[in-house]
Amino acid sequence: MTNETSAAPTIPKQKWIDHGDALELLPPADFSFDATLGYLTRSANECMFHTDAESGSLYRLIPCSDRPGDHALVKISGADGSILISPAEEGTALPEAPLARAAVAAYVWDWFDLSVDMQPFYDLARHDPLLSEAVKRFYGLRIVGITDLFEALCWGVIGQQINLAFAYTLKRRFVEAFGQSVQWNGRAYWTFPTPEAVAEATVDDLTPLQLTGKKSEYLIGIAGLMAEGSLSKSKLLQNMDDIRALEKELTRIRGIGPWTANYVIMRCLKHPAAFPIEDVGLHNAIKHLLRMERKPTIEEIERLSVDWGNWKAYATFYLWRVLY
DNA sequence: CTCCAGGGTTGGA
DNA sequence: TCCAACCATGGA
Repeated sequence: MTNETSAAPTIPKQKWIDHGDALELLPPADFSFDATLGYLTRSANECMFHTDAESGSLYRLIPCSDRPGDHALVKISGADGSILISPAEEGTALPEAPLARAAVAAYVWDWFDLSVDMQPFYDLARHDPLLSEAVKRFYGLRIVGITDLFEALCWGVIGQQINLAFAYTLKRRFVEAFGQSVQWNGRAYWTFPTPEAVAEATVDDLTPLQLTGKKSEYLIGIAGLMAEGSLSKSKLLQNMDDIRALEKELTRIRGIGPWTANYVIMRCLKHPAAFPIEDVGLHNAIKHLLRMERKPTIEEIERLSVDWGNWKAYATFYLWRVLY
């Protein structure tokens, strides 16, 4: 049985095969599972999934529907040009409901951004002084998404103005305080906290995690907006034709500035023109690649990126990968 | 001890 | 619109 679904007319179809005991995704030929796994393995303190370099596979809880607690613990591995999704525990079964299986397949498809035709990006990057080395090194890597909007927003806020190592520590404490977990094989697998759970918290609940008072307020405020329904991924996705409008809508929210807005538009909404131009990591990558004595100015980055067009998000992601 | 970190808000020119 | 001051805390 071959399943083909499409979320929007402009988005190429998802291609996957249901083998019963496993789902097999058929990504574009230039997709590299190893490059993706390499990216996902970069932080040892990541709490939302587990990578196993030895077996070349990846384990995480994946939602099967919108209902909290409805999820499957799966193993994801690369297999000769395709991606295999199977139960984490051998001998057990994937969810039976066709909708649940489709949801799992769609989640991974979106997570790895498999609908994008990368050829135009590679064509332009090959001759770009900043990008040529990065696309050679990480060929086949796509923007690894943060599918859940609340998770993307929280991760953006948490990561503001602190180093990445500490940011991962804070995220772990936040998830362990407000998320749900499943134990398997001596390890906990977590779902990201729901907006409802965080909206009920107070600043005094968050500051013991070493989140600052401001960040605690931001996280609770964002959780409230999402819990009441005034902020949702489906609503934002209706504005995909106007990235400026998206940016404006997000930056109206307390705690979300231009950097966080573009970060979320890039990692969650997957708009290809998202560009967190103020990002320190981007600055450091450019400084490194051009062997500069100082970090580039915004104006210099604007000049360097004039030809990136609708590929600014991909350019940023590949440049980050050079240093992180 | 100093400097920096995948920024944001606030208040003033 | 643009800038400085302030926020606050771990890592190197």
